[in-house]
Amino acid sequence: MTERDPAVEPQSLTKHFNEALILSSLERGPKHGYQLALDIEEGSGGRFGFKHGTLYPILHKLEGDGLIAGEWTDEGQRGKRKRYRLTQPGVRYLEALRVSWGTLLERFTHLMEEERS
Amino acid sequence: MTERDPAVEPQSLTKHFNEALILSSLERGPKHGYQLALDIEEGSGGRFGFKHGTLYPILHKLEGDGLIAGEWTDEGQRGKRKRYRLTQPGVRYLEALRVSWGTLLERFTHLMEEERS
DNA sequence: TGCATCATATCGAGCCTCTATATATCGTGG
DNA sequence: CCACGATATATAGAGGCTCGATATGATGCA
Repeated sequence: MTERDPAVEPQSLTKHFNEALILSSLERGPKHGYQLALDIEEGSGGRFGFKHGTLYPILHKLEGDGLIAGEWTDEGQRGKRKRYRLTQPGVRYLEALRVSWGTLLERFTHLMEEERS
Repeated sequence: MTERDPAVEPQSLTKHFNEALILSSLERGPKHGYQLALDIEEGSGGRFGFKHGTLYPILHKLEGDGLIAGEWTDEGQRGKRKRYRLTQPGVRYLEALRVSWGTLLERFTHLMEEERS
């Protein structure tokens, strides 16, 4: 249960970007990993896709940190799936993430469009 | 002169973020590396800071790709500085970067705030 | 003379994503 | 009936990029 910092900083953009997408998707309803990847890929019009080698390690970490909870559903002969849902700490973390992203992007876009003085 | 892709993608956020800050600052006027770091740090209210071990390698790459041009100014006994300015390809690259950031952030914020269906 | 600041540079460590590979089931087409 | 693609999860190794540490050297101030 590593202490996880929701502060979005320049050097952690990709990581927090991926977390935000995953947690936001789970906020819309619990789903398993493969489904999650499809959801984000479709929802973004094919722009944001998760490679499996990227997604599963992230899910394991989020689970290890208690932000999401995975439950194996043994669906008989249709194999096993791990259904993830957002936990209460996860909900709070996601809210903090949104705020942090907001302030960072505000400063970024401002700096990027600044006029020549 | 590696072919540089201005397409901002989830896995290259930090890199393109840093490039955007640097090129935007140079668009406001030529300056040398140390000055650049101070400019961005001040302009962002201390939020976006460049470590020297990060900044100089990036500048070297941007210069190698022809997006910025460095010129050593030997200021007598006050030491040597390398003054960077934006080149024409750099101006075009920065414009493409802005567009790419815009579309990515649009989709990202949309996905992140999507309501439960 | 010593210290902080200015100024540039590079190397190794560490983190994170990607590619490739492995395993297993299911449905479909040849 | 078998091969293949899609569904589904998992991990190890490679590579890229930032960070911390370290080095060099000049200037100005106490």
